[in-house]
Amino acid sequence: MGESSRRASRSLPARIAEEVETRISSGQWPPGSRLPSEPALAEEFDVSRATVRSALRSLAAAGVVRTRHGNGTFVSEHGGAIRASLQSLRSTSGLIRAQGHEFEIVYGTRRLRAATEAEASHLRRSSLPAVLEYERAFVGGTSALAYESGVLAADLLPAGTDPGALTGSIFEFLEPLGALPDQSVTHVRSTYDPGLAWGRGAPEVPLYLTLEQVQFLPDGTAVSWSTTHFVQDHFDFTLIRSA
Amino acid sequence: MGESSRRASRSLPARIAEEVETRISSGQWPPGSRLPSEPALAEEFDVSRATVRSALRSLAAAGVVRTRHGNGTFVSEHGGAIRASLQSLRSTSGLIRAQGHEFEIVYGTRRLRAATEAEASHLRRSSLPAVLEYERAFVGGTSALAYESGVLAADLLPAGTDPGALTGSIFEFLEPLGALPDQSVTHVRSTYDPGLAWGRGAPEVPLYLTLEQVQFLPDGTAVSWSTTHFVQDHFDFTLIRSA
DNA sequence: AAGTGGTCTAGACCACTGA
DNA sequence: CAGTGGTCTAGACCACTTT
Repeated sequence: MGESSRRASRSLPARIAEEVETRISSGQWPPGSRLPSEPALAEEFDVSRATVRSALRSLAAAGVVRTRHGNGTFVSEHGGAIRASLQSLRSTSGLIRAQGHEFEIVYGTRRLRAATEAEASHLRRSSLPAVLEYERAFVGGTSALAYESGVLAADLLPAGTDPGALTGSIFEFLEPLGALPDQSVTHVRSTYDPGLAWGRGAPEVPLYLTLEQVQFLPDGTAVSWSTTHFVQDHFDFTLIRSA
Repeated sequence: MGESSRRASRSLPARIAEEVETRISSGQWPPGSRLPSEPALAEEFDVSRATVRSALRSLAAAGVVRTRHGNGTFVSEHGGAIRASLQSLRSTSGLIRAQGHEFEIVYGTRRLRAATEAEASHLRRSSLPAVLEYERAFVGGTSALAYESGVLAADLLPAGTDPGALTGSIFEFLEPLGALPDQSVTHVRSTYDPGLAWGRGAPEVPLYLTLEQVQFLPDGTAVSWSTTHFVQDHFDFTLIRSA
């Protein structure tokens, strides 16, 4: 039961999923083992079975557990490589960090300029006066990890924004503006281009996994259009599919 | 088994999602428009609101619709490119067909042989006597679309299976054996290899998007380990992310 | 204030698995 | 057979957006 009003910023299923995941990664519930039944979990966490099922559903979609009808819910044998799943793609910085890389962001171009028609179209604007164009490299140690170029819709930025204020992650740049994307559409392809690298640490083989991404605000406005080239062999991107 | 109605095998939410999608693609509910409210849909389809929400949740995950708290549910502006989403990845044949290609499957190698240690490991077997190894190309018109090589765990095949019986899609090969996978783990990378193509229609530029995939049965058994190289520029793979 | 989607509950019944 | 997950309902209340 709800008891009194406890401020719960995150949802009940999310918190239960986290607790289950903690027990799994702590080794309390090792890979291959069977979880307590749904009614048992519901009783332990003092929630309804529907809430437990919602938590387990998200864990199954993430590949952490596996349910078998009439049999039980089991910890996946391959929970390790799941962290950097493409499905959980948010920011480029987050994606690279999830792969276990230490890195530094080096910016090239940063400037406000008029938008092209292609940019207005990708950003779903009938008319768009300006964009903030940027170019940056993610460098880990002495070798480049990824190159990214993109544009931010300038109509979402306060008038007189200094492009030079874009120094770290774009996430951190947008957050104080209340312009955090919550949805994205990504196209995946491969790229082989010796002319793409710049700055220090260019890869020996110019082979990349390329993600082209448009990000959207909760109200459906497009925020950014970016293309990120991930240097091959530095990343292992995973996709999980459950029927 | 066989009772009165074995017909309604698909779930209520799945059928409602399909009906909603039909109305969207028919133009009855055009991109950007607002759907009827959840209570209204629940009444029309004569189901509970929870069932409607389940249907809308799957459509939102697929990028077909977009929900806005306190405002409504809207048809996405980018519903077109969603069909061949990587999230709905099932069979290679299905994935290529979803991209709108006509193709023919040309088999190279097909044989039963002892499994290597790496294969047993990828197929999660402590011991595995044999695998069915295959190699095939997907050819559309005069140009190759994709190359795939892989192994099927032979312990799932009837004794004395003829490897030559593998002619079309692997899906169709496995289905009568009751060995249809319902989960997969996929690794995504890019490949540049002039020596990879074979047969007719080899691409001019040997650049591929590569999906390495392990597929699992509902009971958790691994069925196959395969690597598919999709010729760049013939495919547009999409990923949708919703917070 | 009214209407929307978001969350959660309690319970019913079905379908499958394994002993 | 008992126990498991799978499906669905009816309803309550919350949080958000628009009028």
